[in-house]
Amino acid sequence: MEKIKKLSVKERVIEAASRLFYQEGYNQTGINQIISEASVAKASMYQHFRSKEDIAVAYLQERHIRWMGNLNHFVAKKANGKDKLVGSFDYLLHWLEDVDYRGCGFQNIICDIPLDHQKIKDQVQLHKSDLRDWIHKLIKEAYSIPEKEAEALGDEILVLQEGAIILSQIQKESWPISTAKITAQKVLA
Amino acid sequence: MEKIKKLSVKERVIEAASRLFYQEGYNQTGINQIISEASVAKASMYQHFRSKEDIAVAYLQERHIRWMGNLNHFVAKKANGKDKLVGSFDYLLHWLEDVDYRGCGFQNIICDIPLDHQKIKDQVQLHKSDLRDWIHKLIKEAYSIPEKEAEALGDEILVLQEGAIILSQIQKESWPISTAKITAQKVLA
Amino acid sequence: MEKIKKLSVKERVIEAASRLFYQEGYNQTGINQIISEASVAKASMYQHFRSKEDIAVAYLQERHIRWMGNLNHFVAKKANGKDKLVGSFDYLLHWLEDVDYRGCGFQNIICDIPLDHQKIKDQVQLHKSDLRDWIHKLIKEAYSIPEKEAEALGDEILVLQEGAIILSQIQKESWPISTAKITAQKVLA
Amino acid sequence: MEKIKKLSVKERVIEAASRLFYQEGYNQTGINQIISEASVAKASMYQHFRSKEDIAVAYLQERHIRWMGNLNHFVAKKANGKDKLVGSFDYLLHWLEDVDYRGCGFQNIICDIPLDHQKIKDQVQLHKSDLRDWIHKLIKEAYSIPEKEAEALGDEILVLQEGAIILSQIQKESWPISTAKITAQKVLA
DNA sequence: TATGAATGAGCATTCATTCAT
DNA sequence: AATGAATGAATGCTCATTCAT
Repeated sequence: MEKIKKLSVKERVIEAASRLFYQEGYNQTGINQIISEASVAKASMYQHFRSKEDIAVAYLQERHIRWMGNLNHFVAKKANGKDKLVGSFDYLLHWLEDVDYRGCGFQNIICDIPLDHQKIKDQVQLHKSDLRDWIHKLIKEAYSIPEKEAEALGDEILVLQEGAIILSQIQKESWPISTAKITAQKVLA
Repeated sequence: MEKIKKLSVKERVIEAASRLFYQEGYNQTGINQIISEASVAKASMYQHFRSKEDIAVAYLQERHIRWMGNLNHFVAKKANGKDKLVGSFDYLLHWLEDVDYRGCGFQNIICDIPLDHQKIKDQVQLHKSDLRDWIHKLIKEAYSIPEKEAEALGDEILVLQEGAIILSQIQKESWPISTAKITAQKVLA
Repeated sequence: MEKIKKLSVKERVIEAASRLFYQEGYNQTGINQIISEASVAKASMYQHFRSKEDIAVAYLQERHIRWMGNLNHFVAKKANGKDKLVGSFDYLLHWLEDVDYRGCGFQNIICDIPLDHQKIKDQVQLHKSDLRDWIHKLIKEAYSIPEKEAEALGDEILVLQEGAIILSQIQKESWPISTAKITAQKVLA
Repeated sequence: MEKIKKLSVKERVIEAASRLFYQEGYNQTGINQIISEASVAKASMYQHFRSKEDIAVAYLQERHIRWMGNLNHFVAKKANGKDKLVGSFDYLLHWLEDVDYRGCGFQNIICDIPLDHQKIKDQVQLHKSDLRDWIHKLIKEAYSIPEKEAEALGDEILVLQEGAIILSQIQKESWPISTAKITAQKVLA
């Protein structure tokens, strides 16, 4: 007999907020929408989260785990670090085809938040740093070059990924990702 | 004797809104802030702009002209198309050092606006399209390659620029731009 | 050769305001709508009318003339006073079928205006008084009864007309007018 | 010891709005006036009412109950249906003498509301339909005539009431009601 | 722990009117 | 006589947050 676990208030809030923050935007999403979709009383929510910003932080933490997991899973079958890195652009293309694609949730949220929302900014930086480390690690595994060089090479890949995502979101087309993949192949050659 | 031209309501509103929308963000900026900084009565403002969205459109139009102008001016002394393109990354570095640097105003505004603000989305797309055309034109001048190839090459440069900007904004560091410049030099070689 | 007389500012304002005040209501109609539809500059309009209330007064004056004229014309062919009075309910039925029918413009405007708009109230009272006089006159012509009795009888007709109009407007049906006509026939018998 | 029940936000809002909507008019009454007189915070009010229109609907519902109750109470002592119907005009006369008399709140509100305020229009129609049913019922009790005839007769009474109310409001005199009563007595004879 | 009710500050927008030319 | 530009006050409504139970 399978146990049906009822989601906790915290989980339901994060789930609803994740969907809304990503799909509609942080500023476009009101607290009332979140509690309504989460079926949670307002004061209950505020017992688990000090503020809207804190909900966003939880959303970003959860999204980070999930996104990195998806990426890893997508390139898992690739033979080596180089193929994994090239494959990461295929992952972006795959992701782009989601009906719910709205670009990078981390990029999006940082573009228009109150100046003092430092916790959100930190979370976004953390995500990009982790992604950067992930890239660096793969480069180091695949290339027998000095660490500094490897990291510089990895940074190129990261910049290409970021540019591909933001531009595909703006133009609502996929060519920026294909283009970035080509450049990545050149520099990884 | 020089004539001091008093700025019109429209000009003052655009000036104030430009500063605020860019520095603080579209959602963080209220109409009251704009009219207060522009020293304009609310109804006067609404005689010139139908809505907040329309002010943003005017801001983006003006910013587009200015930004492209600055870019052109910055790389004007460069001898050829290739140097101008590489120089465009130096322009980004130069721009980054502005005390007021907050990344790309066009990227920023598109990340969190109401779903129905199509005029703003159009303006952002227009800006990136114009920048893309600018790059394509330089490539075609500098390289004797088929048009298709030239445009594909130019797209690589555009993606690098976008990635450099968004990542430098997130990490509040300049290395993404230096990195993008290096990649650009590789693909333009 | 026919002379084309260009309408004056005053005439155009009254024409536009008449349409708008009657169709949409006094409060639902803004000064900007009026000047826009009249193709008149705002300050030009204010040179002819001190205030919105004054435009309404002009509208009511013009409407009074026109409405009484239409009523008179409609019952003109009737042989005698009694038939004219009964015919006045047929006029209401005819009027009700106008695509633009919105009830009595005089009743409507008095129901929701600022408490101090006395000039409008006066104009409405004047209209109903004139209509009352019109009815009284017909009764006196048709019935050889003392003046007091004639006027009392006429007042019954007026009350029936007013009730027929307001109720047909509320219920968006014509039966209140037919009903009022039946009562009128009874009391005029 | 009697318990003093503090009025709820909803009750205070309806109370204030009822006074203001009826006395000053729907358009003349602002949300700020309502919350000020109700001593309620704006957001508290909007937690109970979606919109100004919804407040008006609540006001009309409450007024309907009260008005019909008063009417019923006023004519309760009358021996039969006919006397009750004639007595309803005495009720109008009695009501007219209120210091706060401003005519029929239902007629008034329908004369100048935004075109899309359907809920208000529905409420007004409902009130008049209920009043019509009330009259029909009394007629059927008092007269041994076919149902159709009874209803037609009742409609005559309703038209007379409506005309009496609107005309007394316009002319600020009581004769329209006395006149309507006379006509009613004729048709009910 | 959970919650329904309440809130002050702010939102974008529209109003009828007046000023300067 | 005509007008484009400007305005203060008010509009209806929403925000994230806190209180009282």
